[in-house]
Amino acid sequence: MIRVLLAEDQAMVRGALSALLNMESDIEVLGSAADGEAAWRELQRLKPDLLVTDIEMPGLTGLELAQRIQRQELPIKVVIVTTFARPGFLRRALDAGVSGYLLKDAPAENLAEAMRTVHRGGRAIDPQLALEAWSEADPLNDRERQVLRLAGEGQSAGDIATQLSLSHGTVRNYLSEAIGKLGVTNRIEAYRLARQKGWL
Amino acid sequence: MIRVLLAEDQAMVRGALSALLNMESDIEVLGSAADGEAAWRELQRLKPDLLVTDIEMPGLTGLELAQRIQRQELPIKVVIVTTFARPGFLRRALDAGVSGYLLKDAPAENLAEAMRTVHRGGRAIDPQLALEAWSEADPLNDRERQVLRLAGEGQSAGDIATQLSLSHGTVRNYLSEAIGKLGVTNRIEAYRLARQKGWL
DNA sequence: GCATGCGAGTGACGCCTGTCACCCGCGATG
DNA sequence: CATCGCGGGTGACAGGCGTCACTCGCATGC
Repeated sequence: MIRVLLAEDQAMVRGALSALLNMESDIEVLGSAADGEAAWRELQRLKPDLLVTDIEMPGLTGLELAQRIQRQELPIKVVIVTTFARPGFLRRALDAGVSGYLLKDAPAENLAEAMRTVHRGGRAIDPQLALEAWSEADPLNDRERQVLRLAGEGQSAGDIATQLSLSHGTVRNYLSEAIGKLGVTNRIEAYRLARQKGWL
Repeated sequence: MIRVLLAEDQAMVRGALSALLNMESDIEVLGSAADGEAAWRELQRLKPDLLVTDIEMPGLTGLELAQRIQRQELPIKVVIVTTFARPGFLRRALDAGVSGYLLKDAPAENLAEAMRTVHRGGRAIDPQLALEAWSEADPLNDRERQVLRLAGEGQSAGDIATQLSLSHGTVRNYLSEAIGKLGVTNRIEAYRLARQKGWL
């Protein structure tokens, strides 16, 4: 019997996944949580074998949850189920020691199957995503990432500068570098591309 | 017996919802589709009582599906189930004659209940969203919307001008108006705000 | 001890943006 | 008929953006 905790912020999807998993005779859904903090509490209370979690959740993300589990060396395997086919996310997930990474685009039957594989000690990584993950490295450094994130919210170089206690010109230099590295022509495209790749 | 067709692009969510609905004794899921065109074909083949559909799908969106059903006067009620709490979407949905509009944030039990209400001839609209929908009207006209969409992809005024066969300056005028109407300070914020409100 | 590299900053250049006042043609409305 | 209103355009201005060359200080590494 595989004992599972489910973390997913959209209630309807959470309920539906729960119904789906409860149809499997060898899987038992112990409970579910709507955000990262709740999941962390339930994790300690219910001590499941497996955590099935989304990435984007209020409070703590699924990736952060996985990191915590890894640091505290809890005997709980993690399977990520997410919308985002972003190579950067998968890489961070693997660094956080997760055993499974599926896309919500994959057929529903895959989920139970992946959970069994993981429970047996294996790994279940979406195949075409696994390829991409190691093909392209994130070219941005911390500053560039930071600046690009703020620029993507519509802030001007000046705004960003005050916020990061940098100079106006330096911010523009960072943005220029980021734009160059990504091979695009302006901050908007740079933001979109970086976001899509999961480099945020 | 309520005979249903399910349209949702994410396979895992589609499968899970299907499992959820099949647990209800008075609901029968006739089939499901992964994109708008497939849904339209299945609709004509299976002639369900009810279409449960997402909005954002490849090809035809859920809103466009609802419009088609309305125009062809098919005897099929529509329930929208979506992530997007955007007032503009709800308004367009109601214009397209849908009977239900739920958020994926709502509890899973609501779905079956809403479907029963709609099947009985009633309406099931997410309550707090219904309020917002009539509170704020979309201030943008067609040109402004068009220009803003392209600007959001990182295109410059010049690029947009050639694409729409307008002049460089006119594009900037439209953008300026849009920025003013939305009460923000640049195209990036304007794009984000308009998108978030569902005005696209 | 010197070179190398890196984070941060400066200043200047040209193009792009956002704003505004104003113009033109045309269809609707009185 | 006159006159609005409206879609589209022009030209100008200030300020923002993207680029580049160069500087400075400070930590590393031989």
